[in-house]
Amino acid sequence: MDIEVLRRAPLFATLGDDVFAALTDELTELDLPRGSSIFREGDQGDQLYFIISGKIKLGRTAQDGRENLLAILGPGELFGEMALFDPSPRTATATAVSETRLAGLNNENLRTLLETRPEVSAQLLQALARRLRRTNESLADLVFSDVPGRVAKALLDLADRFGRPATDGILVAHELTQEELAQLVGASRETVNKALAEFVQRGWLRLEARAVVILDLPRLRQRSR
Amino acid sequence: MDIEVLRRAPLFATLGDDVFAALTDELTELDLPRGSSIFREGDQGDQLYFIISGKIKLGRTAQDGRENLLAILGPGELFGEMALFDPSPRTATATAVSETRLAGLNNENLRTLLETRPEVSAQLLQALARRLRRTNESLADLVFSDVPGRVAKALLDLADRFGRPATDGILVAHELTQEELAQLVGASRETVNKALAEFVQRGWLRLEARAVVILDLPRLRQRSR
DNA sequence: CCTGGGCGTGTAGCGGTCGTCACATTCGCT
DNA sequence: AGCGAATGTGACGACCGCTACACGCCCAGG
Repeated sequence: MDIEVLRRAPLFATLGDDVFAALTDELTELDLPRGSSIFREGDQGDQLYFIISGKIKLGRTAQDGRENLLAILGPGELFGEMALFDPSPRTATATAVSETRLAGLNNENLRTLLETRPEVSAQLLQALARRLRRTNESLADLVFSDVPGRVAKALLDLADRFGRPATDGILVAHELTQEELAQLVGASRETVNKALAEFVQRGWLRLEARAVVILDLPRLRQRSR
Repeated sequence: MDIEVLRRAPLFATLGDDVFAALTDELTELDLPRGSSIFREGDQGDQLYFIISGKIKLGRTAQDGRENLLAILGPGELFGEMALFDPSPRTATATAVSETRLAGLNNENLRTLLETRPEVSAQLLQALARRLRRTNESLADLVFSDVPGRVAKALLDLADRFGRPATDGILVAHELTQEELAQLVGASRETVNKALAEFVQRGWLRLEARAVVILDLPRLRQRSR
């Protein structure tokens, strides 16, 4: 298992090498192809997951079948923790957006870690607080911004987390279909497509297969406010 | 200070009487009239607050001055904790919706409590997880429900938490103006007013000053789905 | 006491944004 | 080469924000 990513994850960074080594023995490795899901809404869950490589999406399904995405998570991030602290069924479905490698930690092992290592709870509290902040941010965006604004914001966020410099801009290999991007910003696929087309037409973006290249970062930032 | 509410709060329920007594010495009491704010967006904060009595609203202001509310919190609930775990300025403004009594706990005292009492971190993690769940729920509502649906949901939620049985229904003394209710559901005051008027006209509600009486709970539930 | 002004509430019309439907086109994989 | 999925684009209509205004209530101050 490639433990480098985990070693650097904030949750474990403070642990001594011995404790960390013991912990990695408790982790379950998991490999997933694109599209397969780790857990679904309503499942009983007792595992928390770390992303070693790849990306996963957390989504919810309304009773009429429409979906919306809560977050896209990448390497070093964790998910599935809520079912542990607040025992009730999972409220979201986790699905691999690309080929993904995960490490799972079960409730029991986490509890003993938390009891012996107060700094780990502090890190978990911080991780949850950060997620709550992000979610509150999305909430405000839904109320205040129009669809193009939210698309711009989403692209900038994805660029921050997954972007790599390219010859003529920032390559954001988000690996999402426009349908998924639409679910992420809470809009229809068609409206998102039109927003993207407008950005391209203005020379702010170039579209590639499941990726975009940001050509004019400042203008895109401007549009996202 | 009326410590009964605090004693029963999940965060402290597991503590021994001696530890709890020592803790209450560290708490700062705070009384606020309607409309005054405890902290504002951008402030540096190192306090966490418990509501002893009254209600507070957590809100954000967009750069153009428009506001939206993240939550209405009542007795026994806590807020302001995010700035402690994830050190950065406050991202919301906390304002008293009615006359309110608070107990404040500062960062330092909380840290020592967390280190000596692992079960307190567990409770805090649970509280945060619950809040995150609620926020995710609101996010989905914004995407999937129309304004009347969100108003119905908000009223039902307020009824759950603050409702008291009355002769002809459930009295929900939410103490919010329609403007505040609108900010809570992410809509304009006018649209919320029309939604309320429609509910009244159908015989599901009766309006009172800063309160509603729910007359037909099942129908309102139906409308909120 | 009664009067004016501010605040909260009720309601209507206008226009813009965006969801839905419908269809063409292109991409990517077998 | 061919088929399904993903993307591009237009038309239409609904929802809802915005503007505008009227009304009732409470309280301060003449």
